[in-house]
Amino acid sequence: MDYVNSDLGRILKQQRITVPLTLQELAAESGVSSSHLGRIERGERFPSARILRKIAKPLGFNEDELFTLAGFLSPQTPGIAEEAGTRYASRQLDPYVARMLAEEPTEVQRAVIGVLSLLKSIAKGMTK
Amino acid sequence: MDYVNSDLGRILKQQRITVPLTLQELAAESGVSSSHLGRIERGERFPSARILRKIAKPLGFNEDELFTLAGFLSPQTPGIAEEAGTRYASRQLDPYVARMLAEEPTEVQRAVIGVLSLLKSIAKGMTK
DNA sequence: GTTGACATTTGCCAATTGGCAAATTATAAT
DNA sequence: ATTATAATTTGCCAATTGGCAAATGTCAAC
Repeated sequence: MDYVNSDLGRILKQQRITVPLTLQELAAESGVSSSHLGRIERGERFPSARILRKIAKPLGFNEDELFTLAGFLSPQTPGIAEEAGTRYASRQLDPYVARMLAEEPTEVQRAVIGVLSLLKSIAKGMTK
Repeated sequence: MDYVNSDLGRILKQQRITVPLTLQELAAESGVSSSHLGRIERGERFPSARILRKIAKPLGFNEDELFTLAGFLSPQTPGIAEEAGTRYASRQLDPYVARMLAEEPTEVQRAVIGVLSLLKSIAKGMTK
């Protein structure tokens, strides 16, 4: 759960900065205290479903999406349609990742993949 | 919330009896303690999202359905989610990008968003 | 009536969440 | 450098959740 914990917090922080909102602004828009939001982002607390529901809209998430990210909903449940589309892939594509990338021009999307490939080849070198 | 509280508990109890399961059988199938399940049914406790997820399948609920009953998900979410999905898809995810990413574990997929954020903030610095 | 098996409820408490207020850090202006 | 303001973090604790073990209730057989 630690893995998911820090992952969710990081995603939430990234999204908050992307929107962009300060902790205080998000607190005001969501009705969740800024201290709690900060702790969630740092992985010191795990948000309950009620909190997730409150922060979904100000952060621009679908509730389903956020609940799945948090591990409250099974990944299969909301994205069945999308999964059917990506059935050819050996694995499934994270809906959050897909959504964020889809907002970018194709060349940016591919540039990101270029960076990933570069990182992978560096990582490959690190295993030797 | 008291109204919803006792309502949810009653619904859960009815469904458990309908299936039919004893508290102990449901506890065994769901991994949630029978005492907690009993308290939830009697409205003495409110189930967290994690508990709801565990009991959804043995009781024959859709997770979304149960989360909406509990008030964790907005009732409109499923329908709006599809519309919202359409609205946000002002751009397309490159099939190549989708394919490459789908081959990666979720951890790596999400790390890619970090890379994207980094690139965007670098670009932001370059325009000044 | 008693007994035994099964089912449910209760007592208790550890763990976790979530908010208030104070402390600390970061940032901009001078 | 200092100062003021904004943003974030920390200390603390009330409230809530969730499980273990014991107590109680229910039902069938005798």
